[in-house]
Amino acid sequence: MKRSIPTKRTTIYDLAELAGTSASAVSAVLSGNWKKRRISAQLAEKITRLAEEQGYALNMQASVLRRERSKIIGMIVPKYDNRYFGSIVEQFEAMARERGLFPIITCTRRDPALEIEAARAMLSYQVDCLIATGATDPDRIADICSAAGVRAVNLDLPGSRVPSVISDNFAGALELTRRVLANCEREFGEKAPLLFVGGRGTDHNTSERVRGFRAAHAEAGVPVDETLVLTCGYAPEKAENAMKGIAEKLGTLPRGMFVNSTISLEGVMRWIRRSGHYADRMPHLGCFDWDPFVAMLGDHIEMVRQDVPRMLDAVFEIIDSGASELKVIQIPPIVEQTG
Amino acid sequence: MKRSIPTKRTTIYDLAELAGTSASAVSAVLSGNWKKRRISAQLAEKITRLAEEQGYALNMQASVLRRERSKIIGMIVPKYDNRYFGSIVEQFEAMARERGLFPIITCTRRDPALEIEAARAMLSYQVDCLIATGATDPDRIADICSAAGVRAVNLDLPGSRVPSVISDNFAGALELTRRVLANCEREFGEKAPLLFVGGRGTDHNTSERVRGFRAAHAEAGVPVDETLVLTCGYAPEKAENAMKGIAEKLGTLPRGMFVNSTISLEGVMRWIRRSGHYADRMPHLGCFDWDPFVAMLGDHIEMVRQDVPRMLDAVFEIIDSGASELKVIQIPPIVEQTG
DNA sequence: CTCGCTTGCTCAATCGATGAAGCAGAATTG
DNA sequence: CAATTCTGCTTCATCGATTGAGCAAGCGAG
Repeated sequence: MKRSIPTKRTTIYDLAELAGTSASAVSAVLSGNWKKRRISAQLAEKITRLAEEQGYALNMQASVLRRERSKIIGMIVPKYDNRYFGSIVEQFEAMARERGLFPIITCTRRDPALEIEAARAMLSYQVDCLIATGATDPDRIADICSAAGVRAVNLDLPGSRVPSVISDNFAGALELTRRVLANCEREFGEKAPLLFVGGRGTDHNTSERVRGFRAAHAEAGVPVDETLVLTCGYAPEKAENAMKGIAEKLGTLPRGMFVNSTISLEGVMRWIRRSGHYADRMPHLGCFDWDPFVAMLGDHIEMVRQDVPRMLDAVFEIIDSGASELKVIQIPPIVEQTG
Repeated sequence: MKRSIPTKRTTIYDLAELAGTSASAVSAVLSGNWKKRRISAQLAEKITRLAEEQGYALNMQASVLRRERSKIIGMIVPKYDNRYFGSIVEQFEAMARERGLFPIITCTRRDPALEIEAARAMLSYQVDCLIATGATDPDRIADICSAAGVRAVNLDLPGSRVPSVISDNFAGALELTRRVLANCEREFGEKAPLLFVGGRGTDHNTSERVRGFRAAHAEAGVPVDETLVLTCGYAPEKAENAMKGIAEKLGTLPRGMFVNSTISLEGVMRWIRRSGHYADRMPHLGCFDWDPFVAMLGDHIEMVRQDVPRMLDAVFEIIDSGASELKVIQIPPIVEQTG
């Protein structure tokens, strides 16, 4: 068995020795500001070549330690199990790299304690900036960051301490509810209140969506049935149980519903298939979220898709401009075409 | 407007001054080995309290620079847009944290150049270990790591330089193809060759799955139609175009098909809905991958789900044990129950 | 009272990169 | 020709944490 030689990594000192020069010359050349430091093109080329040959790699820990800015940008995100957060993370990484920043991401599984721990860990790694996505307690995170002198931005859920970028939940929910109500009326000839399932009653997004849900009912002259507003949490099991509970309680179910995320929809659909409650006819659904396969599930589902590119543009504009006015930027979501 | 004071972060020197002691005592206490360093419980408590009060946070860059191991573990992953990679990343993070490691993840969007760049960036950040998930050129990454004396493991796609953990693609594809063939025979009363769509012909997984696909055909006494093996890439658009191409060429399409991932399935389904080619009857599908909403798409779809928990257990067993024997561990995927 | 051991700390070097300050020698200016 | 400027480097302190080595005080044994 081959012993893994603890290959001493090449440093600028090794290169300096090989090039017969000083470490600071090497540093100047490799960090690209050799013109400013008045190193000759000849020496610069020699050092560059040697670095290449020796497979030199900068030690970021040393570099960051010395510099004032780390150029590391952190993001915490609740889950990776849906297209919304997946695209947020993927685009965040790409945009960070475009700007010469190194992105680090942590998934906190909606666990408040883990969120705090993750934020602290990122601060320990000297992030220049932290984006709290869908955090349960964004203000707590903002406080921790501000104590360390680190900028923070909220994404998806707003906070009151730092700028926030969120979807326009009210407008999205209003339009989505309108459509579902209209679909129900078209099919069944009468207007009836919808069921609302999923989300946390305490979070801003859910309450704004409920507000949109109510507004659309009011507009249509349909009274909201308060017992049909089930903000039971996002997890599929919770949505499934909520469906079970309400079905047992009422013995029957409304012909239309508003589901607060694809994750909740997973539970709702599971229940629909298992219970046989809607065996004859699919209910009209509206989902505040988007997934390509959900879109294929049938023509009884309307979706609203959050505009991730525009949301992240707004986030990076705040970061790039250094703005720290306390504002909440609302990005209109996209109403998907059905069929 | 409030000026953001560049809050000088508290260091062990600040705490030492406050406690009337030395930085090395503070370091010993806060790093937990004060018993070994013979610091009195009294002083330890005082320092701990002060650290708390001052909101002290360890500077990891300095700490890592000094230590020999960074306790940072890296992973590169192709995409975040499906449940498979999403759960890999989520569980990887959790398992890393359990072990006191700090996970950093980069998504490379199947771009070979970005893979290399990302690997180098991770080495610059002194990762102790790098996991290359679904890399297009795992051996290249392994070489870069070995030059830096860093351990590497391949996940999802195998390489020849470091240990690999992958699904048992042959067995999974064999069983999946069997089922689709059987479903077709049941419905149409005759055995006919299936269509294979998605994946890269050059990658190990795809070629193993094609081998399983062939083996199942051979078993059933059905000749494989070579013009129906379309390893066109994973992207939805590529799968959609492949479908379009083959439909135009043949004028008709087989009643059953093997789709190489949910991502490819997205394109296939799109085509099916748009073309109306299967308007009368859904084809029997087998998908080498899993997604909850695909599972609800109908009873014409069989799925094979890769066993992420077991795969990651294997990865961390390799890492924890320090094993570096050159082996490929194959984890049997799970055949999902239909309906 | 002295020797040796334990206790409880401090000192100083170190990790690798960075950049302000400085210093020779060459080139230009008055 | 002396004075100044420019060129092309080198020296050294620094970032914050870690750790081997060392030192002083206290204590018990002989």
